[in-house]
Amino acid sequence: MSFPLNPAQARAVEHQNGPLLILAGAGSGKTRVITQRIVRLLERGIPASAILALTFTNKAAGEMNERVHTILRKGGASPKKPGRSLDPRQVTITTFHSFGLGVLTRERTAVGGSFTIFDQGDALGAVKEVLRTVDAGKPFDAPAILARISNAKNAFLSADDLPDREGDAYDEITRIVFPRYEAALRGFRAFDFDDLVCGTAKLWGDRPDVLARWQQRYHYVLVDEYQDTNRAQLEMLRMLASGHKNICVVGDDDQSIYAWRGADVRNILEFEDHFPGATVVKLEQNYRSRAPIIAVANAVIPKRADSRHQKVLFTERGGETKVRVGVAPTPEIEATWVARQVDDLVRGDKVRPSEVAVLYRSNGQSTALEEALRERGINHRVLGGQQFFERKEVKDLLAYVKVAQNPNDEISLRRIINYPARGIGGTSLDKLALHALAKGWTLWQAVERVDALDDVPGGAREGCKILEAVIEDTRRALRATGASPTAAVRQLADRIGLRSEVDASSPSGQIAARRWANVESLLASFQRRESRATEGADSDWVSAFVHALTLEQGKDEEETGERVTLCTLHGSKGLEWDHVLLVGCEEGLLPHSRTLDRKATDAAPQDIEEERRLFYVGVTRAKETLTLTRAATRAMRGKAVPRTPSRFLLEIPEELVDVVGVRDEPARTVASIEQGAGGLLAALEALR
DNA sequence: GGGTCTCCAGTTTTT
DNA sequence: CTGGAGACCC
Repeated sequence: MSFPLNPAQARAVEHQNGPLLILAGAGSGKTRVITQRIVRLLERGIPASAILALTFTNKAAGEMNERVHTILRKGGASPKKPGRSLDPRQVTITTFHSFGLGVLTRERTAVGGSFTIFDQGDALGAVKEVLRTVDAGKPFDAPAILARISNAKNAFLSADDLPDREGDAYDEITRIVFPRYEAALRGFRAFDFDDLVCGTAKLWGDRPDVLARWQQRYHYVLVDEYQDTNRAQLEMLRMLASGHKNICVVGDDDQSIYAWRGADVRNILEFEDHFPGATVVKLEQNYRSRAPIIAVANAVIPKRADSRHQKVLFTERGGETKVRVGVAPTPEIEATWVARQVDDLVRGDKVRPSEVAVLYRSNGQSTALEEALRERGINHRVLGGQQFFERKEVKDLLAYVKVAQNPNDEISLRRIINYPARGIGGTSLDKLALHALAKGWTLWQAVERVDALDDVPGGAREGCKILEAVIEDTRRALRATGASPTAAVRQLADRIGLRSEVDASSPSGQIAARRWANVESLLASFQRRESRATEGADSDWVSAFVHALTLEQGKDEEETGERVTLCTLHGSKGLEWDHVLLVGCEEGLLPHSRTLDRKATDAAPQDIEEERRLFYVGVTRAKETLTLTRAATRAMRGKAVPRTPSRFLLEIPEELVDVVGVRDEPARTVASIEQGAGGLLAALEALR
């Protein structure tokens, strides 16, 4: 990647002051431009501490950090006198949420003191808690309500601004639950993930003096994946940049695939209205993909400019290998065929497995693929998925720490109040909660004062005493000067018998061992953090550390060894591979039926366009070859149902693709299956 | 308080 | 066909 910057890239890098919108097509060197821009600012003498770069994921932030430091290490760019302010480590490159957390932590006196962070599970617990106090009339799906609450917060709306569609039961219940949920979180002294962003925006909006501090700190703001920002993030950025106006955003509206979780593509479409006088740079040269892949990508994205920034990707990377399209009788055969294709690529070290990916729309599709790859003995890893359960033991232990630090955190308290079982069952818990409500106590106060509650049974009473002692001792041990917090947490784990709890809850010793290893690795990271802590200076690193752990859900996925990647289309954004196979190109899957079903009611055309962009994202992940497959039938609720090809597949001009035959390819048969035999028939089948 | 049974739904997900 | 949630029973 030591090519010189192309003219557009150079313009983006050299632009110094005023708003800048970089429209970065897929594979156009976006990350390179953003990192070079940071380096260029440093070269010009901008203090590192005045630069803020915001991303969405920890991974993206980590990579950007890495790349900035690599460039600076290689010299050339490094300033002559690396004074403190020019030390590149002073550049803030972080996620929106982690930045918001930093602001709220530093300004905690303005937001009512220290607090706990609720992850999605905690937030869901809070919604369920609120639902219990509401006479809903019928059972409601708590995650659906939480999703609406989250969307409202992301859109920077209050309860009064919520949609109130006639006859929509969820609109109605959300209007009731939302304010109560907010009140509950305030009572728990907790912020959910959304609060980290919109709470920061609200704080800045309410307190010009606080905002001024942050405006003075950061003079240059950069934002990655701008098409994924939501309204609350826009408000935050607007306020931060309202003085110096040095805001540079990078994104691609054609890759906007997160509207369903609050991203507002209007942010990137209307950037020039939000930040008047903006300079716009388009990066349209693709350095990633061969020409036939770019041709397909351009065929998939409509040329209309009315609802998007007009961009047309081009490449100088030629290539003859057309994009392949295939149809299999069933998803299982599709999977075995895909496994065979992957095998052909990686066998004999022609292609490294890490340069191959199989992409799909929904997680459920991974099972057939995993099985087929396993049968062929192909090393693979599944990105994303649900590693939720494996971390339960970690969350349980952390919940104790959280309660020790913030006894108001009722959701964590409920999580551990009877874990391990100590005689405080549902009935007793209800009694405690009821007393708390009647007397205006917190649930924790009810536990502490259980002696004053005569209708709580003796067993539960004992349990409360035990829990109180554990929490009190932990709190004391964590706060003791000179003592080791890590030792305190380890002692806590011993005392509650977490090891035997983990052993008992796992059917196999192997699983138990892995779960315990999770606990050990938590303790190990505590230890690492502790040895970094300097005397006195940051004696309260524990709560900051627990916050950080909450924001790093499932970070522990190791990138060990050479493996083929399986992941969803959403999960593939920002990644690239030499060889990409995209399976399940069917109506109902891509676009997804849940999107199609909404046609009658909501804003359906936009939803389908988002599915189109999802397809586009998948296509543009490929560098060398791309294969698109679908199944002709699929088992739905046990029955085989005929499937029609994805509309996006049908929109690709026939001359841009090679139709290939897809056959059942059992791994055991060392088959000499002639490719393309019967190709004519398959050709007709595949496109129609 | 914990285990079993039945019924219903079945996208995408980071923080 | 599966898995999760809630009801129900011991």
